[in-house]
Amino acid sequence: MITERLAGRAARAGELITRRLGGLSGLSGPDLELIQGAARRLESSPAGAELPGQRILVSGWACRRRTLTDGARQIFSFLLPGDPCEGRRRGVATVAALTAVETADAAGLFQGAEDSLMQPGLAEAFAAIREEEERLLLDHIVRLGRMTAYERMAHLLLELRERLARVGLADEQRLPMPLTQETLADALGLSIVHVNRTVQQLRRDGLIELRSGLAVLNDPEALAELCGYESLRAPRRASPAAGVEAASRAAAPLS
Amino acid sequence: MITERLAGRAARAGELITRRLGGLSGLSGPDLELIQGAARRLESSPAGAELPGQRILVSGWACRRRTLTDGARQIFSFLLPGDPCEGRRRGVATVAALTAVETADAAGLFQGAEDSLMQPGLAEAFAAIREEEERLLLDHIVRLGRMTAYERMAHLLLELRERLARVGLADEQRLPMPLTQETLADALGLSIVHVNRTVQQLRRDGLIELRSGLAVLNDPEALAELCGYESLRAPRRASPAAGVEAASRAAAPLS
DNA sequence: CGTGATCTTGATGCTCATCAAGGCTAGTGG
DNA sequence: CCACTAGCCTTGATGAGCATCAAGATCACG
Repeated sequence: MITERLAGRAARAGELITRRLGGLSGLSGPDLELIQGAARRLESSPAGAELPGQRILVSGWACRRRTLTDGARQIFSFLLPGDPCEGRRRGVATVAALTAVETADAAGLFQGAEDSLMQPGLAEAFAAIREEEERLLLDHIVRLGRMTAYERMAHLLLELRERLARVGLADEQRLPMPLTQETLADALGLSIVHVNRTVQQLRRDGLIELRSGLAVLNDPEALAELCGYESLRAPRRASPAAGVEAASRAAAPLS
Repeated sequence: MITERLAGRAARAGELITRRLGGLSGLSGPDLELIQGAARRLESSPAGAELPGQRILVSGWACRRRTLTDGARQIFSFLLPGDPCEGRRRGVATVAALTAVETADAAGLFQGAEDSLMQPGLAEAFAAIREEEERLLLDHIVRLGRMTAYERMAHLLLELRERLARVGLADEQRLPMPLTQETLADALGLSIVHVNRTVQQLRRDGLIELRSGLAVLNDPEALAELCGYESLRAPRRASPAAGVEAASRAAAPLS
């Protein structure tokens, strides 16, 4: 009974990791075996726990964040099922579970990815993940630096929906939403009160619904339009204006 | 005459790169030869030019930034002499010169760094640079998410001073400051006008002087205190409060 | 000496933080 | 079964921080 449940969990974990990594590159037989090995070594952590490194999240949500000296917190990124979570240097960022989570021991996978000759598929997948992690950090900087609260919230919801959909955890409009408004505030650089008001404005505008644990994006395209959201998949084109400007500046006299 | 000046520039470029990379790991003879090779292949770009990838900046300032559809710009990071600048995917970030710059062809260095057995020193140095780049992005997120304009400005000036001092371009209090207030605004997520008022407030408070091309931090410690600046070198300790909180949350009942 | 880039200043109002309080829900213990 | 509690969401009032608009000053440079 218990073993059966364990086996079921491992199978689901393996599927999830395969979906995440396989979406980025072709995986070989040995790659899949490494994944199955990781999926058999699961560990659970309660909400609030600090997560160890060298693991892959297979269920639940986590985040990377920093706590400032005055007690304020800033969340750098959300970690979703399928994402690797490396424990970072203390003081730079800590990885914390936001819900109860399960993680798989990914030491073997990380090691395999080091060897791009033996495990080219794994190496490529993790390289793509690294690159995307940086992309997400840059997107977050744009959210904080150049968007209003309303835009930030729309942009974050669209990002989370897209990332969750990739591993089969969201559809075109609906996504699980286990985050408290306090957590959203810590991520978006806002106060709790203002997050609440922003969410309600989005609700009143008919753009989202947000009930216990579930978010519904009623009109994803309108949301994307209002905040300038760009899909993670489709590479963005340079805007013509930016190209012209760069050219004219490049033609400026040398110093 | 001309060759002599070129040789002098190459020598200074080699010294700069050596100082930057050597500060992070021990460099071997072959490492140094690769550096000298890069320093001989210099290229100049005017302010405003978009920079090619696979290069190392040896003089002048650049930045990584994105231009939004409404024309607003967000600067992600400043690139200073000694920093590698990789051309990124269009739309995610572009690398642009903020002053006239010189770059060295670092293809050989990057390639050497790939081989951690043959060139352990180089590999270690570039790994450290990557890690620090991420640290700087996280610091930038904290600036934008949780600091006032006054704090952001102080924090950025302290960061720039420290990075420049490392390659011999700043002392304890003084650093070159070629950035316009518009550029500072694009980095700090503020309007030009507010950057101006913030700078003046810092001046009136006796904390900084800012004349054409030079910034003086009259009291770096007071600046660091007011914005919670943490040196890039000294690893930060976790605050005791954060530890206690994590422990108590971890002890919460399982879901 | 004119021209464009940069810096500066004032006036006005929106965005968002803060303070304070009340409501809702789920879990807890009497 | 019903207070009781704790966490989370919600609402109102007030003000600080910052954006925006508009205009002038200063500087660098051809």
